[in-house]
Amino acid sequence: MVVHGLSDDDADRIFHALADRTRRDIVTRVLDAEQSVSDLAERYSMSFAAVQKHVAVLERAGLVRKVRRGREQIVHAGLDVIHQAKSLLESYEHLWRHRVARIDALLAENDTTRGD
Amino acid sequence: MVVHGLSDDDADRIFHALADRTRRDIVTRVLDAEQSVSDLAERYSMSFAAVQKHVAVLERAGLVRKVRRGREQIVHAGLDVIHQAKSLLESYEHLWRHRVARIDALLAENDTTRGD
DNA sequence: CCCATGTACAACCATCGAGTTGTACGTTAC
DNA sequence: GTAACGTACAACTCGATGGTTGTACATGGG
Repeated sequence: MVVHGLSDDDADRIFHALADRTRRDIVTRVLDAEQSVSDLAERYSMSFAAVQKHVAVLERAGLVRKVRRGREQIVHAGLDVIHQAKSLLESYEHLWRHRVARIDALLAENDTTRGD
Repeated sequence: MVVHGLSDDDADRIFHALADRTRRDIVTRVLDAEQSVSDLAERYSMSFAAVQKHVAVLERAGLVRKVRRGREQIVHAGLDVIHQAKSLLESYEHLWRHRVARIDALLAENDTTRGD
């Protein structure tokens, strides 16, 4: 039944990771082009270690992956997880639609039963 | 250009609100059927005040709205905001597609310029 | 009117999260 | 080999968060 395939823990990690503008910005940057951690760090007015931590949070959520290339660590986007998160929100919208449908059915039934 | 229409602050609040399983559960419940705050509070093994706080976090994010009915406060879903959040993630996927398209174009150009 | 109900809010506590600095380690270039 | 680069990680500070309890207030029913 769960189309998005996310556990509560998964969703916790994903939404928590997305709940920070720096991390969202990192996601957009690596979606646009893979970059090393230091490439990313240069862009923000905070320490390298801070950016490193942000990447780690994103990585734990599966939103990015790191791959060694020489002495650099290349960060690229975890598109599948982004898609899963989107699917979760989509399932919320579907929940709503089903509810509306149920109410419609109820009203229709009332109409027929009242039917005088 | 920003189709989802969310500021950084909006997105911070929305994703932070969604980053808690109790709050996500509340969202699904009120999507299924509007409920009073005490209706909701009965469902969880935590104090009324705690649930009240969770609802407040969701409300600040626009994910739910509260409407007085008698002495009860009825919680119902903020469908529009859920949709906006979904759109933001969708825009991430689009970013990816554009990048892929750009790379494809680059490769194609290389093919023609090399052209033997 | 009075009491139970439903809510609001403040104060408090423990934990977590974001940031810092400092140190250590592997890799590349010279 | 050694110096510079890129990264990893620990220790620390401090504010935010999730939970609690207690009190106050408005509303509806008998």
